[in-house]
Amino acid sequence: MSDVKRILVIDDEAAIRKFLRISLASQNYQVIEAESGEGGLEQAALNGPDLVILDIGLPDQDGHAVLTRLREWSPVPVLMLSVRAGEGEKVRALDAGANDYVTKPFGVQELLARVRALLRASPAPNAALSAVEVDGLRVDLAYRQVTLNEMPIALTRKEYAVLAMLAAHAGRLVTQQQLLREVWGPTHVEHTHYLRIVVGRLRQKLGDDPAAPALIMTEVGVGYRLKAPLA
Amino acid sequence: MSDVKRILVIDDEAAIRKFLRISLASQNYQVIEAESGEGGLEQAALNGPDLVILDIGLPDQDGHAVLTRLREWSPVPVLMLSVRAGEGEKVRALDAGANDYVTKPFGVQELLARVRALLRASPAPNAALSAVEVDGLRVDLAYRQVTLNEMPIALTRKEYAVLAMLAAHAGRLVTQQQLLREVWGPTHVEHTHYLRIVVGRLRQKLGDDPAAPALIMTEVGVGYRLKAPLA
DNA sequence: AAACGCCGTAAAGAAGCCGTAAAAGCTGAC
DNA sequence: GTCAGCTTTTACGGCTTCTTTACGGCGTTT
Repeated sequence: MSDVKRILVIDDEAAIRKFLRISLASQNYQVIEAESGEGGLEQAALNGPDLVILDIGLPDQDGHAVLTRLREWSPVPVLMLSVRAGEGEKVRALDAGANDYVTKPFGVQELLARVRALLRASPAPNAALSAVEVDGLRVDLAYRQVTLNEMPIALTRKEYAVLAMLAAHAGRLVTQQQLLREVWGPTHVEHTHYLRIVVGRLRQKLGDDPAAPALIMTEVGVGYRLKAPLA
Repeated sequence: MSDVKRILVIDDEAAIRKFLRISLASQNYQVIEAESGEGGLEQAALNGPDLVILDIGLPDQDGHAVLTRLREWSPVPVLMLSVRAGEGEKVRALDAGANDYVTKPFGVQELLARVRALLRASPAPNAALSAVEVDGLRVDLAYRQVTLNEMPIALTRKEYAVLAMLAAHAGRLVTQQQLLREVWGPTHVEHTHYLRIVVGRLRQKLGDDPAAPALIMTEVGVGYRLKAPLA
């Protein structure tokens, strides 16, 4: 779940690509490039970018065609780029599914601001599973709230972090290293005692019998596993 | 759930309003009008439009101020309108939360196309609540007013900003970082003391017992959470 | 059987965090 | 320019959480 945004630039002119690459990279975006419509569609499919900047004039096919084909399967925001300023042109592009339209020459600052606006408007594409429910236990990742039979359970930071990680991979095994790296940081990967203490308290708070755990199962020498939800 | 989109036009010039009204109505949009910033915010709160067209130059207050206040509680797409074409101006507006920016004079067709693009991009428009009510506490985001059992409560700017953010995410946990970044700016993310002081005063003014808070719950080391409304 | 590795529990000390109060600094209104 | 109100700074007591340390049980290995 990285929060660095990926932007796909589709343009045949190397100068423009370089210009955009430098401008965007300076804002900590990860830039993917393509110099043809076909290549652009391929990159879009492969990389799943958060935003596409698409030039109208392309050697192999018209930018409109690329946009149309992209829109057949992807809702990713698209910013169109063009030298032509004709109004009909803009209308065509916007109605074909573009989210914004900028005519060259344009100011860098404005372009970057429009990029920010488009990224802001598009919600997280990865609508991760926001709540997990097993038996009476409910882990609500969006609300950061844990309830047991509708009763809220108070958890400390580490307790919640561990439980949330187990819940995010409910049913699957999570290794001690994964848990320690995620919750305590990469420098504490060997302190497996911490884990035992936190898991102990979790089981206590969740009413889980350590001798025969029904919720948090321990895989000796490897890690822990939260009971799988009923699918 | 009617599928005719409501568009709110905020502009003081009657000529422009008429022009927009006719243009938009011809496309089967329902047009709501306001000629001042205050009136616009009120209409936005009352009608929950699907799109807002906002002129920068308004008699009572700057368009930026209106946008900022609107963005405190509503994610509705906003198209800014202006005679000024300065790039800095556009950047400011877009970064303040505008989704598009068109400079007068503009072509109708292009404007309509941009309207279509904005409406298309936002599938779930009315996720905005202009007011939140929990127990006796009522936070009116649109009017910037807080009442406790019908009695108005006087809050300072920071106090209101913090409470508004909690109310906008009522029931969900808001981290200290989110609050600090939003209210004090990105440079003060570490000054968690500020938060404690403001929250302390809020609880005092709202009659919330800090030892056993019923309204503003603290999640130690993480953030705060306003009690969830009864759904 | 003894030794070892791993797990779980308990308790105490350390560290960090929360809430309050009050003083100092700043800002906008008049 | 003054003043009031708001914000930031500073200081401190109390509490929660985390870390450390110690110990006993269970299963496997030697």
